[in-house]
Amino acid sequence: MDIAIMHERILQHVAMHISLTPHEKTFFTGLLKPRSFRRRQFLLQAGDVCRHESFLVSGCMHAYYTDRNGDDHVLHFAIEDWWISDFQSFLDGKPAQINIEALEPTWVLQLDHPGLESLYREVPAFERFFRILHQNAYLAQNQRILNNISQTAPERYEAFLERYPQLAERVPQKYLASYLGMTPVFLSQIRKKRMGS
Amino acid sequence: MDIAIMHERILQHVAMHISLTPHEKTFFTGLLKPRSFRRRQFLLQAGDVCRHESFLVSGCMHAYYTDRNGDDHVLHFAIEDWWISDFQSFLDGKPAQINIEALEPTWVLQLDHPGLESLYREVPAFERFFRILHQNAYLAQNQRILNNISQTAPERYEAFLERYPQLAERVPQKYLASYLGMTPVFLSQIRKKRMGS
DNA sequence: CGTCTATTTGAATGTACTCAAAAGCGGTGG
DNA sequence: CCACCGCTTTTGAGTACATTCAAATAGACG
Repeated sequence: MDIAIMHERILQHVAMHISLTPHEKTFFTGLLKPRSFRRRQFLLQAGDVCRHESFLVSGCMHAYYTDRNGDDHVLHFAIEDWWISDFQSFLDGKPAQINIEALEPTWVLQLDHPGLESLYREVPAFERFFRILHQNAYLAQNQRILNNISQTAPERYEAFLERYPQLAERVPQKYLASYLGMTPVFLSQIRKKRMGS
Repeated sequence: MDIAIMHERILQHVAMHISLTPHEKTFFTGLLKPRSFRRRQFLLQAGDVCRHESFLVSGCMHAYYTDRNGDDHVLHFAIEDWWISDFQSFLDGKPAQINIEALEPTWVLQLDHPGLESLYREVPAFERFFRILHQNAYLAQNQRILNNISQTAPERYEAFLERYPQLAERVPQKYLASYLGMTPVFLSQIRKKRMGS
């Protein structure tokens, strides 16, 4: 994939929140490393340290936790123009608790911790940029928690369809079920009934 | 309550993350307004705009959402040294969706939006301070979502006891049940069985 | 095309909720 | 300080929601 196109894409994304001079743009993109993943390839495995914040230029990934019983639980999805990482691990350098795995062939641009710090130093506007990103993530989390504690499984599915219609068509159903906190079997039944009405 | 003691308390809290000069401390505390709440008094009601970030010096509050059926769902608790607000409403000035209500007689220090902005201008270290606060909130949310989708009701209760032992003894059980996404009746049954083992 | 994985279907089970009523606890006023 | 009132917690029974297990069908990738 053309690196210039990838840079163009992330710059458009950044421009939604802050304005940059040409020199700042060059400095920023200079810190990014492109990387591609095959389907099923891990961007991060539990136990390793998460060294990057990764911006998806194309493709789709999911982050999930494997519990002591060996059951997986999907915490997040990411598609084009989303960032993904184990934020905890990235911040404190401790081993990651989650896995991040490609669901499709995926291209990302990666920013490591030293890169992020020099970015804050050289282009302080990025402090604002990432604060906004984290704020939005926090607000979305709040909504998701509210849905989890106040809605039934069919309601959670409807809410997801409404909020992320693209994703619902794109990710395998069993991962979506896991994200919504129900079994794939039950999600299948919900969808069946939904058609009937 | 003595205002000097309240200021002392919040300064200790701030000092856990950033260092301030005496002048910066004075500037900061000058922006804060003390306020007290009786049991059951609202700090914020759904429909009003949330004008403050509120730091609890003493007491206990909870934030909850009332759905179309009239059922309440507890999103957060706050005790001494915690902040509480409807962050969404505070940021964009839109009507709050949640209520915040005192569970005990409570003293808070309040920082409004203009105050926060002048604080960022005069004492940039507070950008770092609030970013850390929001990061921690985000990470805690992640953990809570994981618990919600991967654990049974008894497991969620155990996890809460482990993480917030003080809170479990302090807040009425029905609010705790709501926070954990279960009915008060069922939480009562869980506690009964727990004693048996 | 063949293999592997995901989805659907059905039946039995278990988890958590609703409804109703009694017991317990705390705050308030006499 | 005690008694009452209102709200919270407990208890029990019946019901609904969601899961597990097993097997058949459908889809996707190499």
